[in-house]
Amino acid sequence: MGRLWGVDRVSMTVVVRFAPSPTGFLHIGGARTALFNWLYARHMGGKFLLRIEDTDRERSTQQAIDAIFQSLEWLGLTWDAEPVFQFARAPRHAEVAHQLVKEGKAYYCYCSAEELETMRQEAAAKGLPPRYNGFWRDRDPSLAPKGVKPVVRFRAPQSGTTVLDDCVQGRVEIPNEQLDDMILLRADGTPTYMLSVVVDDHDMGITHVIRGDDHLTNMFRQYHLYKACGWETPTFAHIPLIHGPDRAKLSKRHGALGAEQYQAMGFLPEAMLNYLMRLGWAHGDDEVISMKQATEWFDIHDVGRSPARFDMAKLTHLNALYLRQADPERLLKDIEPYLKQQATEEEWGVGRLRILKGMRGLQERAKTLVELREHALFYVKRPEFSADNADQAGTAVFRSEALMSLKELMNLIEKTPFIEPGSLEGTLRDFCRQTSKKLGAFLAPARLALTGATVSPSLFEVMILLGRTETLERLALYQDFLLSLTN
RNA sequence: GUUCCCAUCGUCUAGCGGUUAGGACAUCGCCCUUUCAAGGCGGCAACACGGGUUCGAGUCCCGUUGGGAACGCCA
Repeated sequence: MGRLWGVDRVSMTVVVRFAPSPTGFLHIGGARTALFNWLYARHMGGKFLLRIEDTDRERSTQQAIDAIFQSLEWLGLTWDAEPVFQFARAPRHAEVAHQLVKEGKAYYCYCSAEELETMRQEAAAKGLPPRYNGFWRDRDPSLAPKGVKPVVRFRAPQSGTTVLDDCVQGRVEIPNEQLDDMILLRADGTPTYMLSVVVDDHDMGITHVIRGDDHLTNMFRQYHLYKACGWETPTFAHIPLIHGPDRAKLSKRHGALGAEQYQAMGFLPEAMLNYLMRLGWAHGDDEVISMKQATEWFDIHDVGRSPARFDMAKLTHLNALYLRQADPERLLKDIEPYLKQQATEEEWGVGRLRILKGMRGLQERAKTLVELREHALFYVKRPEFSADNADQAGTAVFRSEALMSLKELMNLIEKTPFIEPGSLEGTLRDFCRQTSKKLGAFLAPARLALTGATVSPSLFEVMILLGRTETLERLALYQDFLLSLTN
């Protein structure tokens, strides 16, 4: 009785896993695979497990393991049991392989790397898929060359077809000639991926294998391995890969960055998750979807089969949206380390409070946390002026007008109490009306003076938060700067 | 080369035999506005091609083209 067509799915508790190999950071495709697994587990009230596939001792690093944990935690993709480290289970894998040999379902193969290479070339020359030709499959082991350590190969079916149902791909059929006798145990006795996955998925009680569709053909190999072991096959779901701008599988070449790098670029985890879940999956016209909502809606069967391309612009848009809605205190915490580092303790003392109060004005102008913290900097420390900065220095005409504006503005401020925001704004508007000046033009130099930039939150708000004294000081400072340029 | 998968605006997608082919991002206008954003309104923009099936096809079938993936003592 195969679970694939099982009778008992309703009462079955779903157990899924995310199984990255720690040979690098958690890249964006991996993050989405983890997300889909997580969502499906939560949706079904099942378990989401984590397995580190560290059997490649050469390439696995502790650093990568840490990065994967860190990224999953950042995204909030929490797992439900202690992670399984695959390498630690190698003895168990070997045990299974030897059992298969004993049962005649696997055999020793003594071919050298050169011989295999020749086989592949011969096969290719005949228009066949390059693979092992089963040289030792039925050969008498007594003919084995002396001193050669054999590998253990799986005795795969050589004819007929294998038909499997996949939650995403549907019914897929493959001729068994495509399946060669894969290696289960290397010459040094260590298990290969193909064996380890099957044994671990079985031992961990995995019910649904959700992974990238680059594993689709592995499903067929693994299926026969399950059968040979006499184990129930899990349900498979092969989700399409994320592609780069050139339509090829996303890789480092495309600047496929690790989740941690997106974090460093100032993306919010909720934006990342929202973006990722919409790659290959949709719920009608909904675009902004919370994890709570997604958990309710998500079904692995609704995932599409065509690959998606990664689009930074849309991610950025989503990020800006979540940034605008975020709680100011939380955002402050996010940007605090950077700001603190930029300022003295005193500056930070006053700046912190200004930013907290002015966060609303700040956050609706920033697309990322990096932008946010840069835009917030002027609340902490005075802008520095430089003659090289064309924006700040302006043309001669701008400078003479700016000096007049600054002077008038300082006069007005001296006369205006800063008690309530409206009073200052009212005074300035009245003044502009009476002198038929345009408020925007009138305020432009002040924006430079107070923030050092041509873009900032509402100047009325900025002035209130900076306070009368600081405002006047900054205006005077900029005035001096302009005068120094004029002379 | 062999096998498998895919194909709706530039991008992500909705569509599950009858739609003016919808939404979102991007882009371009206009409005709002102290700047910039945000927001509002609008524009541009897609069913790869060819055959069938059907009264009727983006939707079903076949083929073509194009793209992708897999073919390791990597995972």
